Amino acid sequence: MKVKYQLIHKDKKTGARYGKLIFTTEDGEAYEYETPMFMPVGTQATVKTLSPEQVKACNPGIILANTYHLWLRPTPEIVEQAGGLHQFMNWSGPILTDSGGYQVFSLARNKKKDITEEGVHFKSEIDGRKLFLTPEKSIEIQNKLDSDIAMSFDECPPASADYNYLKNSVERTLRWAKRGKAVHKNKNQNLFGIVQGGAYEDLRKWSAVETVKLGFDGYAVGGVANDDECKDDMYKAIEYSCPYLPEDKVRYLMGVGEPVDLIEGIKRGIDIFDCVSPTRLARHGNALISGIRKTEKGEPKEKRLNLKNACFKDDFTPVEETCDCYTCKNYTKAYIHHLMRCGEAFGATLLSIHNIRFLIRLTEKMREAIKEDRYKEFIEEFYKDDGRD
RNA sequence: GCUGGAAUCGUCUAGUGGCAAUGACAAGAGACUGUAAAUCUCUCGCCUUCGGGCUUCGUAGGUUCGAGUCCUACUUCCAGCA
Repeated sequence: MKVKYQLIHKDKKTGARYGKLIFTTEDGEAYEYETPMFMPVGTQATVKTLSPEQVKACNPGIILANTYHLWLRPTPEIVEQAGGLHQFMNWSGPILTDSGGYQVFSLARNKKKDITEEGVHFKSEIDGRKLFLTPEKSIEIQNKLDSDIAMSFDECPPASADYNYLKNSVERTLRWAKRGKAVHKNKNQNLFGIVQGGAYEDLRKWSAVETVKLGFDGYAVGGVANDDECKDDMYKAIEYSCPYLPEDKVRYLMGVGEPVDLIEGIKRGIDIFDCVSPTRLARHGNALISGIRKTEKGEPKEKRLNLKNACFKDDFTPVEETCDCYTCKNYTKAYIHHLMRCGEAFGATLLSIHNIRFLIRLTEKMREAIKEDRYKEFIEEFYKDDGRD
């Protein structure tokens, strides 16, 4: 399915974008999804602990899967034999595959010599086998997976990387993007480019301008979800990148998805997000709830409930009274507390449903606000929300 | 009744002369951003001005500079024999 982004409305005060991603099949059938959008992550061709039906009930647009993981297991050939990723995992909606670029950061970190011009050397985490991933290989795998959106293979350096390292990294990512694009053969699949450059204005601008010159179906801002990243650097990265991206292409902020990040990203012109946080937090017993608290650094952050805490053992109210998710409509905190204490998988499922729905519901509210030119007021309300429904 | 063996933090457990004492579980809390994460970290005798102080290994004595560890008696439990 080829994708088109249609910018429908820009919030008058903030410039936040409301739009549509329109996927069109070869037969001319069109599927529309509104942006801003939050994409749940299903790295290994499954959103952890959820069935496709449960994911679908959260009303997402696109979901993610990962090239690196599916390359190792079950292999792209198996997915291809299954009839592609959609068939294989029984997901009829759009799928975006990450390129494995993030794994360059998370798996090959501190081993600079393993990142070469040609590609990246990995050691398989499964069987210790030596692996070599190149831009061409990543695209070839994604072609076989038959996702709707493939990502360019990029290097995702840590935020702590110095200017020179980042400069070289941006150059290399551009060359990799070009090489990937040259071998991209799947006519039904869209290819997105990725802007890198840390928190440096000149690098981000240069990366954005040059990536756009190569010509992609959409653009991502990458390298902002690394562990030593501070919020300011993330905001800078977006602000230094977005002005150089075309208005008529979708903008994807990679790996980011705390509620505050959605608010701030959208304000700066981002359309789509993905993040493991809602599902990971869920498996670790945490529920996202409305309301704002301050972190140790003094940064605003969403409130959460740790359902494993003893205080919930006899709390027979839902996670959030006002939430419309399956979990909140049918189960109590006491029950989820019990499941998490026992290590029952259903606890993780219930919290994953709530957390994913929480973020998607937030995007739904933001879309309405943008359409009505009251996104600025929405943000003000968001930050002063006391967390009580 | 006799002969062995055993009693250690809520539970199980390590520990054979230098020990506030091992590990697991349980419990209490925290972290988590393109998933090496249903994971990881911290606390878990009492007190603390974080230097340390105090009281602990069934009970009571004893040996020793020093005892959970060795000796004696007792209590309880387990196994085998009657």
